[in-house]
Amino acid sequence: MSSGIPSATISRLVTYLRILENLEGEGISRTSSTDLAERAQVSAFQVRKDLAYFGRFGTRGMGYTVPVLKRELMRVLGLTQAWNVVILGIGRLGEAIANYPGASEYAFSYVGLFDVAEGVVGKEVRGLNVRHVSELAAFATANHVDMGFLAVPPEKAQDAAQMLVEAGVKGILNFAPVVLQPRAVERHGASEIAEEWRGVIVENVDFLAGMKRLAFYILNPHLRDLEPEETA
Amino acid sequence: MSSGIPSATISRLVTYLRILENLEGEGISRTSSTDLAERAQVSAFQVRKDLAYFGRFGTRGMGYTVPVLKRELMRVLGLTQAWNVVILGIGRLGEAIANYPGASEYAFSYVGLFDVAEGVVGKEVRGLNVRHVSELAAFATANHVDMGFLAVPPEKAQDAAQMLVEAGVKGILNFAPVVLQPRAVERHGASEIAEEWRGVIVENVDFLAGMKRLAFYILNPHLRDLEPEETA
DNA sequence: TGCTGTGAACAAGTTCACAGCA
DNA sequence: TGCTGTGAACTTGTTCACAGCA
Repeated sequence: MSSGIPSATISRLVTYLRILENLEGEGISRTSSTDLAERAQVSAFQVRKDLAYFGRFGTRGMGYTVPVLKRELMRVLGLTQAWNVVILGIGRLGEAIANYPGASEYAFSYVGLFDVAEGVVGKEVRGLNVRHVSELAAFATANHVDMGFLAVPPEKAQDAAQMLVEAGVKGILNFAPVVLQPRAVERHGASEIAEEWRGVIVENVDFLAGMKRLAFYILNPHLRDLEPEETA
Repeated sequence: MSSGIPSATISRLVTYLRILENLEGEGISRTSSTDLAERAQVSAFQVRKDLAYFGRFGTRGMGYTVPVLKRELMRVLGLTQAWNVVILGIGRLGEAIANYPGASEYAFSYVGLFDVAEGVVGKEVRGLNVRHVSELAAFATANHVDMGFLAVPPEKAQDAAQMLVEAGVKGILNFAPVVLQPRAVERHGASEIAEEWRGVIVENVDFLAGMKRLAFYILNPHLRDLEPEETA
């Protein structure tokens, strides 16, 4: 609902931005909706419509200038400012996330890593000492934290999310295969959204779900949206 | 397009299935569209509509029987059969995926792990010896492989995907922050879809994109779909 | 002339109201 | 009576045709 920018558009903008970075890396300075469309595997109409929600970034007859469009998309997506991130759950997955190259591009930076396990707390990961989650609240008071990544086991995800929210994060990237409830655990069942959850954004990254969708579409390929036949 | 089952419905079915497993684990044997809706954070209309695409699984006036609906959803999603999976790229992320609990639920099983790096090939991960990718084609001839997980660095993703497709996989779960092109690399630019790519399903799991979407929605919370106010 | 930007047509997906059955 | 199942209304998102400017 609301002011009407499709969430699919946001996902596509992220893709366009990545393509622009690659083009820039290859030293290509101009592109077009047709070119972007092919690289992003969408239609050129879609590219132009997506961009039009946010402004006029091209030149009629000429196309787009790579660095200009890149800068504009970074601005639109909020990637020109600093983002402080904590990770909860430094198991194999949390560690892989912390070390994944590209995450620290733009101004994302990991400022704190938290876990509960004996062998993990105190360990050094990507130049940070893993702290015990009991320190999270104090840490968040002392340091500005914008978002939290949740990489704990599924059964602990709701509690851990609650801690993040109480620590004041504005967004959660949830890797656990769980639908987070915007309310404290004890209050589960009450249909009220807990006050501390108001305005908190949750984005899910769920590979087990992806794996199951993949199984479904392998068995039912005709139900998969075909790729656009023409890129004009 | 096509026969008209929204892809969002498939994602939600995966969620419903997970909820049913949890309910079963708690010993709860009956549920309703309202209950499922609350746990899945969607509307009850949506739950009923999603299920109705595939059959009639409930009892009017009574709701759904947990084990029955669970079994039906597993059948619908294709999770009652065996799926042989290979992973390409056994870095930190690939290893985390291989070891993630829950992946081997249902009949998903990792049958082969592949990499190119010296220190990685030969290593034992989850009871499997990591092989060199040069063995992939022969491996796929000798063993039935249904899907491949792609956890290689972005710049190698397209080539690696091509190998998977040539090895005959029917689906790719792509963890690399790259839009895979359904064509061989040398042929990039030709708008023809390469023959070997016909019918191959690609599903993306892209946490860097999720992180950027999160940044956007933190700055523009009003553009985020609000949660359904009522669950009736 | 060429490619962007955009209002209008269309298609897809969601919400709803209620019919139908235990 | 209660909760599912579903056609119809509606809303959202995509496609299109073309106007508009370098």
